[in-house]
Amino acid sequence: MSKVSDFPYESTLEVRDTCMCLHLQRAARAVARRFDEAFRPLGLTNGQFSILMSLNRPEAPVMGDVARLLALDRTTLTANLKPLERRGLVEIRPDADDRRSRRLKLTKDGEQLLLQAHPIWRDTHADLDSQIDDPQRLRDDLLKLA
Amino acid sequence: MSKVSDFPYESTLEVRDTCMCLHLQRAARAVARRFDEAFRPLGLTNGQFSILMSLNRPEAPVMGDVARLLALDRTTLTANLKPLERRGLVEIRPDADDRRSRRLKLTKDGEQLLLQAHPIWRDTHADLDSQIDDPQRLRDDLLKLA
DNA sequence: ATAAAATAGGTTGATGTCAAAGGTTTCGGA
DNA sequence: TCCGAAACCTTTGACATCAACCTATTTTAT
Repeated sequence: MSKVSDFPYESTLEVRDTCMCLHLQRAARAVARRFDEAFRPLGLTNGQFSILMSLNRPEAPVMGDVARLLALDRTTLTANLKPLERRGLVEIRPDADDRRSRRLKLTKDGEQLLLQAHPIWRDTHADLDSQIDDPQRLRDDLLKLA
Repeated sequence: MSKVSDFPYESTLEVRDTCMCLHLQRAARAVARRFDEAFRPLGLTNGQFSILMSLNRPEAPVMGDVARLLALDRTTLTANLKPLERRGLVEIRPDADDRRSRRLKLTKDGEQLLLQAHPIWRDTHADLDSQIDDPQRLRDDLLKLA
């Protein structure tokens, strides 16, 4: 009688097969690797690409805007910007009106890199989309969770 | 004539609205935060929960098995096991037959923690599932991408 | 039998992720 | 006016993620 209550294997199988968090993490990791590989010639990761892309607006956004758009912690964004700033792809400067805020501005170099990255994104993304019956439906579901 | 080719804003909007990678990362981050918060009283993250759960099998798996199941890099799994081993939730020992392989065994403490974690998972997951029209369809899509 | 290839895993270095705690600036109500 | 709450951001510490490079063991082809 040495056994204390075992955790049932059936529950493990239930979690393994139905856990939305696990399914999301797996898919997110796998897709991230595909984009990371595609962008590697440019020295960009998928996350860096998303950040740079989000900065290409008529008006340079502030950090909170970008963090919300990417569903990213503000402190994570602060960290992620460091390599981009170091490479001269992004400029960070205090907002003129609200000195708490910092404007994130894509540099000319950053813009040129986006120009190179876009066709890579288009091709990789087309491959991916073709694997899914209804990509827009999937995106809608993902939006509901974010 | 100082302007070099701008990267068009329309392309940015296209990427922002359709990029499956971005949608996945956003949803994965948001859902991960929800589970992290729910598991916090147990000192577990969503990823640690997934690893522990994947070890609850009749036969203790080896690292490669688990890495493939979680769509996780082998070296990432090595790193993730360290805190779990330190807490005495997992035991790592060389396989008897193949000395390259290492068996990952859930300890009694690990099993007890799973016992506590499961109802938290069930409740959090039920909340999540109720936000989606057809959770199984979403899981199927995510499986195709992983 | 043995050398080459394949398999299993670890180490290092760079980056990504977030909570907790803290600073500065702005805003809104008394 | 002014003071407390809210907003914006940073730093720190812990963990997560992967590529590149490495060792050890097993398998395979000759």
